[in-house]
Amino acid sequence: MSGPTVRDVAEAAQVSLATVDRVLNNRGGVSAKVVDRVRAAVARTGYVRNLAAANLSRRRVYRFCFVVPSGDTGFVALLHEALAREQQRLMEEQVLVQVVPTKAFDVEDQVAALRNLDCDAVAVMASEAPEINEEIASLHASGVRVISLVADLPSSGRDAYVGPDNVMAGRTAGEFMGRFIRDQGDVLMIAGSLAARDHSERLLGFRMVMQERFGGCTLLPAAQGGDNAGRVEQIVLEAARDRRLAGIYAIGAGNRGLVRAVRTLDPKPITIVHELTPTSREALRSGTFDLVIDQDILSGVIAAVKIMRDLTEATTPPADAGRIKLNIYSRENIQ
Amino acid sequence: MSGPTVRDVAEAAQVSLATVDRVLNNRGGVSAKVVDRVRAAVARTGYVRNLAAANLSRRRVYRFCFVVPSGDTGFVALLHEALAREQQRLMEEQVLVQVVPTKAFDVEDQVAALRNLDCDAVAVMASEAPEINEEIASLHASGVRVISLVADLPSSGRDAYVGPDNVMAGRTAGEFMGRFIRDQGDVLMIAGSLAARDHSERLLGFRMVMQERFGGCTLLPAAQGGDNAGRVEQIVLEAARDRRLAGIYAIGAGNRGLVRAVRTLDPKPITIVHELTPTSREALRSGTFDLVIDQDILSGVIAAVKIMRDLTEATTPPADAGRIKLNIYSRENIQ
DNA sequence: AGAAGGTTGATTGACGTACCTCAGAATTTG
DNA sequence: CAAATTCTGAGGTACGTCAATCAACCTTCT
Repeated sequence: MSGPTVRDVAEAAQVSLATVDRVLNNRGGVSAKVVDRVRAAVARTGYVRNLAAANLSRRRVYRFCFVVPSGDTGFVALLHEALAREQQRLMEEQVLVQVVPTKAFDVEDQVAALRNLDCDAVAVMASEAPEINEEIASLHASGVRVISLVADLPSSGRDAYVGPDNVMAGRTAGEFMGRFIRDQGDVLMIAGSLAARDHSERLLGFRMVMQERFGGCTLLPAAQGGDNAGRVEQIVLEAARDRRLAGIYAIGAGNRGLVRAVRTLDPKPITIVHELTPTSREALRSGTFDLVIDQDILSGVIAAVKIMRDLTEATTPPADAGRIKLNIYSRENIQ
Repeated sequence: MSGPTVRDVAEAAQVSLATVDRVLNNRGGVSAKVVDRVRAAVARTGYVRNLAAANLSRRRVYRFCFVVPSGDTGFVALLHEALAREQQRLMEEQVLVQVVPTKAFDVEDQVAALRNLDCDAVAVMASEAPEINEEIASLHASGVRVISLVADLPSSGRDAYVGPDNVMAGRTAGEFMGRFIRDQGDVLMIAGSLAARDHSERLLGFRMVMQERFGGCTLLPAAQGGDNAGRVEQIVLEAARDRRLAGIYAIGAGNRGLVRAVRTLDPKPITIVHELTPTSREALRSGTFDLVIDQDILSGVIAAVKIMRDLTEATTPPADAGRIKLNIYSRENIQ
């Protein structure tokens, strides 16, 4: 009841199983004429190799690494949690996932982590730095497939990017910010680091929409909070000292500091942040945050593994496979 | 190189392969003591089932039916498309999916469709009617597992519900409606049919939020458009004749009529609808609609199949397996 | 003691592919 | 035309699991 097998192809091509096998796995020793006949039969019957059976037979085990910042709070914690959950499920499919934690914003540490990896493919979440790009390039040159996760590294020569469209994420934030702010006012934007591609792209998108469609708002210069709660809190309190903030767009992490700061402000600015974490969920519920734009990192991890498998099999993954969806949460639709 | 197999477990537990198999696939007929010993051996050896081998060997074929309204536009069209796409993928997992189209809102036709189904489990999308509930109960009595899809049928005795939390969907619509409407005004709500559980629940949630938090808005009596574009258009034009509409919440289908009507209104009311279809997508992009609340029906279909498989295997599916997420789309985050 | 029922072991044949060997056929080469 | 070479067929084993059968054992109860 499930598709045609090598047997059907052999029959259709009027050759033996051995010959079909030789053609399919290009073992050579088959005349050009017969190769064509087999290829035609494959096309005609619609045969597709049963990867599961193939891997079973050859005892292939995929070995993938995730090189991601460590951290026990916020988004990275969710990422590690998602990885841990998937790890179990993936073992059933003969996929071994190794997680290599790095220090966030520490280029040297991240480069070191990328060295001496022993696996078929790597997923990297890192900021943009020439050293990292170089290391990825050399990994790639040595036959390891590399994908960038969450934040893209386009000039590294990575094979694929798995993550959201961050410009779109910023534009979306901008749209809701503009609509939620009833009158005009000052809007504060806080990124973690502008060297992180995801942050700078979000900022770009946010700025575009605010300028195009909500000209009444004034954008303050973008601040960098280093994904650090204390710094973020300080930035907000400082900005609010001599002006009324109508809105705050927090692009990176450090939301616990943001919550503390916003709770001291009256009137409360419209506050839009990224990533649905326990902190942001609670802040949404209590009305401190107005909107959370989330990337479903579990689906990101799943997509990453799928793409890494495709890449190591040398089959081109579908074009939109790496694009993960943006989820928008307000206080009414968090579960 | 790949992990331990059943053989290793058998050896570790000092039992035969047959017994390990009996425990792993809970076939019964094993004493509690031995079950424990095998379980311990599984934990000790770190055995994980090889899914590829399992699927390869399994010859059980699951036969599932989807009894859903026919239609070549709007949400139901997306549903059929999702079913068609999944059907292909599922064949590889020995799942046969049969789609039985019914006439929307035609109780007699739907009851007839439910009769004489020959399968292991059924997913039903239908309005609430005593006849349908009865038919489902009798199906259930004859050993067929039944789940309700998109719209719940709680009093039918169905085994599970797969769909969004529609009260939450309505509350979410209410929240954004309240925030988007800058001044006070009249809000029109158009359902398809209040007999459809999803519609009445959305209405309930919307009303609750508007009354609780946005008292400035006046809710007009809920209209029923029968999921029909012409009727919906007529309802809007009529309501807008002698008053200014500040907002429209369209709960069901018929969005093409809504687009036509809203384009004639000035000032344009804030318009929030359900389901991301080609029509609503285009209306979002052009600014006719302000927000679309979408249930990702493909993930719904996937969840439905998974639950049906669990049910026919007599393993209880996880509690939240049937809950499908609500996606919120504005003009900036449609791809 | 004998029957009945519950438990366990031993064994077998799929599933679809990979990979190997050996023999025989077809073709080319000297 | 015989020898060397290339091509093709037939058949086997293995991968890890599922699913089934049959035989043997152990209790327990009458």
